[in-house]
Amino acid sequence: MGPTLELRDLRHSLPMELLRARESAMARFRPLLKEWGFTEQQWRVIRALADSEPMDAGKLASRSLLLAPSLTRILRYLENEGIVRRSVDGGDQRKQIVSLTAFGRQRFEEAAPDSEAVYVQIESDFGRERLELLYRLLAEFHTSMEDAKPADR
Amino acid sequence: MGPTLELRDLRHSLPMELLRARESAMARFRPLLKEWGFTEQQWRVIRALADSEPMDAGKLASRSLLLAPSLTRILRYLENEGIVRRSVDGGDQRKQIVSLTAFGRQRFEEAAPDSEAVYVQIESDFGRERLELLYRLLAEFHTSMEDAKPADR
DNA sequence: TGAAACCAATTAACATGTTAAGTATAATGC
DNA sequence: GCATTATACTTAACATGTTAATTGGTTTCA
Repeated sequence: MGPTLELRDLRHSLPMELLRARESAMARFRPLLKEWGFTEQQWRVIRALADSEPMDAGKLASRSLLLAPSLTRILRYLENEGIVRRSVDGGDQRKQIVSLTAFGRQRFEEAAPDSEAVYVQIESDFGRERLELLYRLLAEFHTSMEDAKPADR
Repeated sequence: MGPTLELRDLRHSLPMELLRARESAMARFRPLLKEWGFTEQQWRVIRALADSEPMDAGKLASRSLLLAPSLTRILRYLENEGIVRRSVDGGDQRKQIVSLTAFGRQRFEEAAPDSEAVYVQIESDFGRERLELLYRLLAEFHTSMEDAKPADR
């Protein structure tokens, strides 16, 4: 007896396929993260800060793809560890300006080469051309979903 | 002043791009899930069970992309709700055989058409051709990562 | 102005992600 | 046979995901 109702086969569930692909990529990074003592999300925050100037928590959340409550907890931890610093925005006292400390930047710079090496390995295993195509498709997909949001009309 | 050390731009971090794409797809499903009263993960479990015969927890975990501890909690909840049933495998008493109850199947069948409609809409927004290409690339990426695991050699 | 609406971040509550340790059963090898 | 090892699932502990409510600051506009 097969299923009573035919639903799209699980192998064609896009959210799951995106998750599966992400997991197989993250498997390459997890050993390193463990070695450095950061979680994946903490590392995203550190990278976002190392990548550019100090920024408010809202911008940081969107750049590191974290929801505000998660970011709140992560920043509390990272501040305790002496990796980031928080200060109130002069112009708008609701905003928290977050920046890397010197120690935070040092930790980042220690870990970054290993991280880059993993990307290079992934590129080499999958192929640069295909990887570029995948990046492009993912970006287009994101745009496509954003442009056609029924709820926003 | 730019960053001290040049790391791959965040826009070229594959795990993050996969996450972003996944989020933009999930945004289409979340209102429905909320309406049905299921979490994303609970729905994955239900779908996996509705898709085929009862199976042991290990197989169910891998099909729904959940780690064993998460599945344990989810099954405890779904069992309490009367949606799934657990029984020990006759041949191997370590294994739990999980199946949908009649009520569970009913809940699934109520929700499935809405879910399918979202997939159809996504396909229409993004384009069938591109979607097929994306599926193929994701599958190839997964294979590529699995085949070249340094740790397994 | 000053109340109402709005906005940024936090807190709360509960579900899941993740790793390590624990428990019970099965398979293996001597 | 029986100790060893492996397997399937659970439990534990802590971090994050997710939604709703809250707090404090800002903007709008009558």
